[in-house]
Amino acid sequence: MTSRLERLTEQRLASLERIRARGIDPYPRSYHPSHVVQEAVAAFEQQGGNSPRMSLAGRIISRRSMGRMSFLDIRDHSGKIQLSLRHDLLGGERYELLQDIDIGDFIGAEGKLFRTKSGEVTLEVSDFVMLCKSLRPLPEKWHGLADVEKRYRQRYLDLIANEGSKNTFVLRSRAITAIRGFLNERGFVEVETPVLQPEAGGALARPFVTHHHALDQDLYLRIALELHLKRLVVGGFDRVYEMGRVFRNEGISVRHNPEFTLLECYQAYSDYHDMMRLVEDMFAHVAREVLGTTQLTRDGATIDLARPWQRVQLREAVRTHCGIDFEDYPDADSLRARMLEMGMEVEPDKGRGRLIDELLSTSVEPGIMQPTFLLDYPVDMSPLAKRRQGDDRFVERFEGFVAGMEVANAFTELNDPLEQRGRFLRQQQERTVDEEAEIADEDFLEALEYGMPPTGGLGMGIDRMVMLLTNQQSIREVVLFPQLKTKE
RNA sequence: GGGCCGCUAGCUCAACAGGUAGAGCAGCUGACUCUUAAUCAGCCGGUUCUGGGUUCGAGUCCCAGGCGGCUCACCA
Repeated sequence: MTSRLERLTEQRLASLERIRARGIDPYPRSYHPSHVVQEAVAAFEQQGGNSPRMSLAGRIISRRSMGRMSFLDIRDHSGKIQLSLRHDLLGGERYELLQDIDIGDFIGAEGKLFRTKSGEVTLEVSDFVMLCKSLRPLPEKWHGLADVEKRYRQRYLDLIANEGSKNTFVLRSRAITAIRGFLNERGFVEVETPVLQPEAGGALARPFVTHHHALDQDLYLRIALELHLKRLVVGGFDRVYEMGRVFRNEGISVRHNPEFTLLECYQAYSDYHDMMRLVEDMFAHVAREVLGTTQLTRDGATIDLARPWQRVQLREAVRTHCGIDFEDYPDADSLRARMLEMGMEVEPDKGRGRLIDELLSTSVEPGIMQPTFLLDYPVDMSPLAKRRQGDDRFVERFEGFVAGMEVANAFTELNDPLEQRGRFLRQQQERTVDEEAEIADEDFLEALEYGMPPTGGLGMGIDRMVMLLTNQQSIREVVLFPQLKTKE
C-alpha cells in the first residue's frame, strides 16, 4: 500500500494501543442500546421534548470538536443523530478518551436527548463506550464514494458513503418480501429445487459446468427453475413457486449478470390469461407496497403499472415495428433472406425462432414504455408451451415489457407428454447448428407421463423488476456484489 | 470479442501547448463549551493503473498490457 494510507493506519493502530493501555477492550462482546436512533428521536418529539435516560449505538460518521466540547454524529441502521460530549459532564479522563476515537469507529453512548440552539435533537452524553475501533479511513463525507469500480468491489463502502445505494437494496428486500406476501396470500407454496443438475434445462442458455468429485460426474448450474417446479405440479403442488438464483454463462451487460434472481410460479387449472392477470396484480401490489403508488417515472415519462396492461399480438407488434409479417416466411432461410434484404445483420446459424426473437428484441422491445404483454409466440421459439387452440403455428405464451425491458415470460404449460417429447426432439435436431437448444430431460418427460393438470406458468426477473422500481439503468446497481473480473 | 471513454494523495477532483504534480475533505499539532460541509493558524501526505518507447524533460505523446464504464455483438 502507499505510504499515506499506511500512515493513517499506523496512527489508528497507535490509538488502539493507547486504548488497550487504559484497560479498555476496543472490541467488546455486545452492547444493548435502549433505543434505535429513529425511535429515540420520534419518542422525544412526541413527548414534547422530554427525554428519559437512554442509550444508543452506531458508527461515528463525522466529528466537530471545540476544545472542551465535541459533537459527534453517529449512525445506526435507522438514521443518524448528533451526540454532544462535554468535558464538564464527562470528566477529564473520559473526555480525553475522545482523542483516540476516530470517524468510522463504533461507540455506544448514554444520556438524555435535548434540542440544541439550532434545533437539532441531540444526545447529551453522560457516558460512552468503545464498541469497535476502525483502522481505515472512510470515504469522504461530502462527495461520498464515486468510483464505480470501488463501489462494486467494496460495496460495504458504497453502503456507508452513499445513502441512495443503501436505499436501493433496502427497497429490493422489501420488494421481495412483497412478492412472497402476494403469492403466499394466494395459496402458493414456496419450495427449493436443485441448483446442481445433471442437465441444465428449462431455458435456452449456456450453463456453467462444474464437477462432483465423489460422483465423478459433471454437473450444471441451473439456468431455470421450470422443469423441477412442473414435476412438483405433477406431485400435487397446485400452486408452487421458487425465487432463486439461476446462472447463465453468457455476456455481461447493464441488463445481464451471470447469476440473477428468477421467480417462477405455477398455478394448476390455469392458462396464460390467468398468468397475465397475476403479473398485473403482482406488479401493482409490489409497487404499492414499496413505493406507495403504481406510477413510476422513467426517462421523464410516467409509467403506470396498474392494470390493465396493453395486450398486443407478437405478430402484430413485429409487423408494425419492422414491416415483416413473419408468417409470410415459414422457414428460417426465407426469413433470414428477408431480414438481410432489409439490411439487418443476421447470424447464419439461427433458427426461425431465434430470428423472430431478434426482430422482437431489436425493433419492438426498446420502444415499449408502458406495461405491455406481447402474446402468442411461434411454436418454434417455445418448446415448453402449449399450442393455441385452432392455430398450430402459435403457442399460448406472453412476455411482459415495461420501459423497454422484458420483465415477465409466461405460458400455458405443455402437458401433453407425447408432444413434449416431439418438441424436444425437434429442438435437438436444430442443435447441430444451434448450441443452445433445449435438451430432452427424460426424467421430466416421465413425470409428465404420469399426468400434469392444465397449468399456467410464469417467470420473472427480480433484478429487472427492482431496476424498474428504483429507476436504475444498470443491473449492477441492484445486485449487491455484481460479477467483476478479478484484478491482476 | 469489437469500438469509444476513463484510471492522479485514504476520498472527491485540478494540472494550458510536453517544463518543479496541486486543492478541498480526511489525518496530525495548536486555539476554541451549541457546532452541524464548524471555524482559525500551522503541518504531513504521490509507484500519476503496470511495462516499454520517443524526448534534454512525460500525468500529458507513442506501443503493449491490466481493470472499469458505456456501447455493439452475444443473450428466453
